[in-house]
Parts: sequence; C-alpha cells; structure tokens
Amino acid sequence: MDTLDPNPLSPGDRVVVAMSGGVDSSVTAALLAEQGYDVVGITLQLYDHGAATARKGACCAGQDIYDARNVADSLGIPHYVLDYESRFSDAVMDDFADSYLRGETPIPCVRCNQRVKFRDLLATARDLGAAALATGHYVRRVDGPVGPELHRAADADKDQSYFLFATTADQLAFLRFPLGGLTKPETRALAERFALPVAEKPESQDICFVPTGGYAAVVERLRPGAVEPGDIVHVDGRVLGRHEGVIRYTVGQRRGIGVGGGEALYVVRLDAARHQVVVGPAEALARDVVRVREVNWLGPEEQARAGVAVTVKLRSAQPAVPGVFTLGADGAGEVRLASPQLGVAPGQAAVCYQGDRMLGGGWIAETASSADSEAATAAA
RNA sequence: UGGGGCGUAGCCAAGUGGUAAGGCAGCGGUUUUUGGUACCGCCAUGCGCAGGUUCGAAUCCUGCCGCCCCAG
Repeated sequence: MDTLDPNPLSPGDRVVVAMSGGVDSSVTAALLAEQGYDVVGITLQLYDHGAATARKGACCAGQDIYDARNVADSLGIPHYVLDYESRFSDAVMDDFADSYLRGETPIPCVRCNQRVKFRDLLATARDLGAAALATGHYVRRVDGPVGPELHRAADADKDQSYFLFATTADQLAFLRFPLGGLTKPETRALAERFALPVAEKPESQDICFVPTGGYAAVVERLRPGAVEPGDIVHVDGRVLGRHEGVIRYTVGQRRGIGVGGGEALYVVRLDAARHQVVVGPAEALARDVVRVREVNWLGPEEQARAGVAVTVKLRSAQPAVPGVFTLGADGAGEVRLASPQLGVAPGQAAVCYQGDRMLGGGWIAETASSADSEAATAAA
C-alpha cells in the first residue's frame, strides 16, 4: 500500500508508550512489544500522590503508577515515571480553574493531551531517541494523500477523537494509536491473553485530579476566595434564587438549580462578572452559531477559509450534527449549524468531521442564535 | 366577623363517596476519559385542625384555625 507517512516505523524502532496504569495503555504497550518494537513505558505523575492514591478510576498517581510499573515488569520493558506535577498544574489545572471562573466549562482531558502528553511527553520521547509515541486512545491514524489523518475509532462507542481535536499535524506524524481499530471487548480480551495484571481494572472516568466529592472544591482550593455566590436569574428578568458560585454550573445544566414550581429550567448563560446564573426553558438554549478560538485544523486550510460542510460534535457523548465551518483570522472560527442545538457550552470543544475523519476544531468561545440576531437586525 | 372563595408533598396541581394523577424541585441509578443532557427509579398510611355521617370520607355535615377577594 502506498503511503505518504512521513514517519514510518520499522520493527526494532524505539516506541515510547504513555502508560497510565489502565487497561488500554497497558495493552498498547503489550501489542507493540509483541510486534518487535523497542518499547519504553513512561508514566507521568501528574498530581499529588497522597490523598487521591487509592481512588478507583483515576490515573497518573499513586496506585496507577504502581500498576503501570507492574505491567511494564510483566512485559519485560523499561519503565520510567516522570514527575510532571508542576507542568500539569500550570497547563491543565490552572486552566481548569480559570475557565470555570470565567463562566466556562473546561475540558481538562483535552488540555492534558494538548499541553502535556502531546507536547512535553512527546518531546521527551524524541529526546529518548524514539521513533514514535504511542497512546491507548481509541482513534485511528490513517494514511492520507498528504500525510496521516486522524479518524474516529472503529468502535464508535469508545471513539475519543473529540478529545484529540487539538492534535497538530506534526504531533500526529509522531503518534501511534494501536487500539484505534479495536473494540473495548477486544482490548479486554488481549489484556487477558497477555495476562496483564490490570486486565480486570475498571474503566477510568471523571476528571483524574478531582477526588470524589466534586470539582468545585478543587477550583476553590486552586483559587481561594475567587468563588462568589450570586443570583439565579430567569431570562425574563425575574430573580429566582441564590447560588454558591457560577463555577458550579454549566450551560445546558438542569439539575441543581433548585428552583421548582413551574417548567423545567436549564442554565442558559453564566455571567461571571455579575456572578449570575441565567436560567430559562429548554427553548432558550437553542443556538445555531458557534464561535470558536484556538482552532486546530488538520484538513485543507483553503477549504476551511472558504467554508466547509462538516458534521460537528459539540459534546463528547453526542452525535455530530451537520453544519458549515469557516476558519477566520487569528485562530478564530465559526460554525453555522443546520439546525439549532441545545446546551452548547463555552469552554467545550466544537470538533469537525467529514465522515470518520476528524478535520479539526476549536474551543467554544461564544454562541448565538441566528433567529435572535435577525430579530435584532429587524428591530434596529 | 356582612357576603364570597380557598386551604392536597418544598412549589404548582388533579381528584366531589371507594381506598391520594401529573409537573417542577430534591434524592438515587444508568450512560460518559470533561461538565452537562437524556433515560430509569424513589419521593404524602395521608389531603389545615377537631369531631360527625357512612361498610368506606381529600371528597358529605358541624365547629375551629389560617389565607384571599368584595362590600363596609
């Protein structure tokens, strides 16, 4: 098969595997070792190894580091633990806290991939003389006419391409995702076959550095005194109640508003400056214009500048919906959705696809409704 | 203290003799490498209080309490 892969691998090449201590990255390492690569396992220590150590379903601290070490030992590969606490704190946790304080809803997992795993860890892998960095993400790296493309995983239920939207072409060239063609049950079966000590380990979920009990406490710890209570205000202007901080809410949220009696209310907007949580009926959430920033685009740039028909994922666990993406200046972009969507939250990602190919995306900066702007124009 | 109306879960509310709908809120769960959504489950031995009638009362009767409205 003719490939324009700028970075083809040959057996014997050194490959660094980012090992979190979970099943997926463990199987990744096992597969590559079996295929004859010179596998080096690296586990990042990302946050405190005290309180969170025993927590199930976390990664990158405490028990998970030992798990990764055990897997590496069982595979007979070298394994290093790198202390990335400081850069993780700066690049992910600070961003997480500040984003919430701005009234946004961050995705720390994307920041971690973007700013830690695919930047610092990738650089470290290069320093170690590796030909590639492999992770256990469920995405496919597919050779295209002008280089590697990022595609959705074969297992649609496990697809993680949304979380990798910020992966650059350079990074992608160096990356490998051996699990992209597998289903989760197949991965589990491989873990059994390799007799990995983590074969029965449960899925990780939630934010890794947030202990059971809630992310709000983490924000308050990181930014003492910054969280202020305020009013819960209806879009029609009525003040309905009080809240303990905008950081506890996200656009589209229904539960936890604590205001009953009438119709179901959702968080429509967060006004960080006024410390207001603005709520309204589901209809008030409809948005068909999504403006993004910090766009990463892997597809043809000219096409994006002209406006390209895509499907867009506005949340990780919801299907992509049709729209047109237009790349603007300074990393800005705009998505025009074919039909309005509910609960599009600033701080989340808008990720564009054509079929299974992930073309790129950006961070949602603001949203609008074309119906409203037309009404405003008409009124003006 | 003349007339009228109303009092059912935290809120709204159906139910006018047959053994307490529904919605909102809340709680729990499922789903999910973010947050949220969605979905599922739970949520009044009791209908302002006290008596009475009846086989049976939130529903009928009496009294009391509390609100509201009109008129004074």
